[in-house]
Amino acid sequence: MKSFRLPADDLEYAVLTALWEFGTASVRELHERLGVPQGLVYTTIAKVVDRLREKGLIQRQRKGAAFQYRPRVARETVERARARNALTRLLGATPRTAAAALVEAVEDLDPELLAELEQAVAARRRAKNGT
Amino acid sequence: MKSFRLPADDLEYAVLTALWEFGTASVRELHERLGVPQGLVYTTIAKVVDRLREKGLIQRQRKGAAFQYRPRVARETVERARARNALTRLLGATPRTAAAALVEAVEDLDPELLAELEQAVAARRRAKNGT
DNA sequence: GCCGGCTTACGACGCCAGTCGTAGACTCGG
DNA sequence: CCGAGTCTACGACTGGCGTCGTAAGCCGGC
Repeated sequence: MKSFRLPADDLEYAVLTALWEFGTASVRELHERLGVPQGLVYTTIAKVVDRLREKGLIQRQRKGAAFQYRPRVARETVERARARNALTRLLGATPRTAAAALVEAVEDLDPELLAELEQAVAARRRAKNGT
Repeated sequence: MKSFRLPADDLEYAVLTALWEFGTASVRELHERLGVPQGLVYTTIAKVVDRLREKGLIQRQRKGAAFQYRPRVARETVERARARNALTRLLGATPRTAAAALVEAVEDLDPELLAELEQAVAARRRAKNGT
């Protein structure tokens, strides 16, 4: 698996996410979707898209006047890396303590997620103990 | 609760963590603990300590030739904020999908943590369902 | 009281992401 | 084929953090 710089921050990641959803999109479309609502100028999005491309996270292809962009990496791959990364930083110093903070945060942000988390954990444990 | 800039990155956070452990420490001690092992110069740590102080995360008091630093915020407070922050970014775009990635990452990084996570989740749910 | 040495203060640089502005490149319609 | 308009390329600035180096400050010992 080729390594890739993982998207460090929000806007970049948002753009990438939008691309995963669109499958394929032009800067214009991405701007409509993300820039406009946030009051960001067209070129701002263009720049981000550009950097994303520099990082090899997306590719493009000319389509008439503009380019059509599409992801080069699977969403799962990046998400996994992001989760791992975030977690590493979180747990780095205080594994135990952090677990509590984590769960607390989960509940706080999205109570429903707690159930899913529980299920995911259970499933994982089952698979592990399994056969 | 007073708001405070939360420590964005690793070194700063490491220093803060060390302070939580030491309770009180001089730049020298922090450097011995964190700088030396990582090959960081004394002033690097000093600078970080300084910025931490600018942010109001730690306070100091003269003690002989040097200053003695100590945290101004509870570890739990900061950890909670960090977890929340990390989680927000993670979940922002893809709540569901991210949960899976999260659990996966947990298991991957520290299998034992999975059990704790499960317990924490269970405890949380119990508390919620009440009595 | 004075000096040496340890501390701190602070400025500087690299790097990355966010955010724009501008100028040059290219496409498409007439 | 040419002009208008869109798109991209790129440079610039800001702010935060990591990382040093240097200069200035202060304390304690002699």
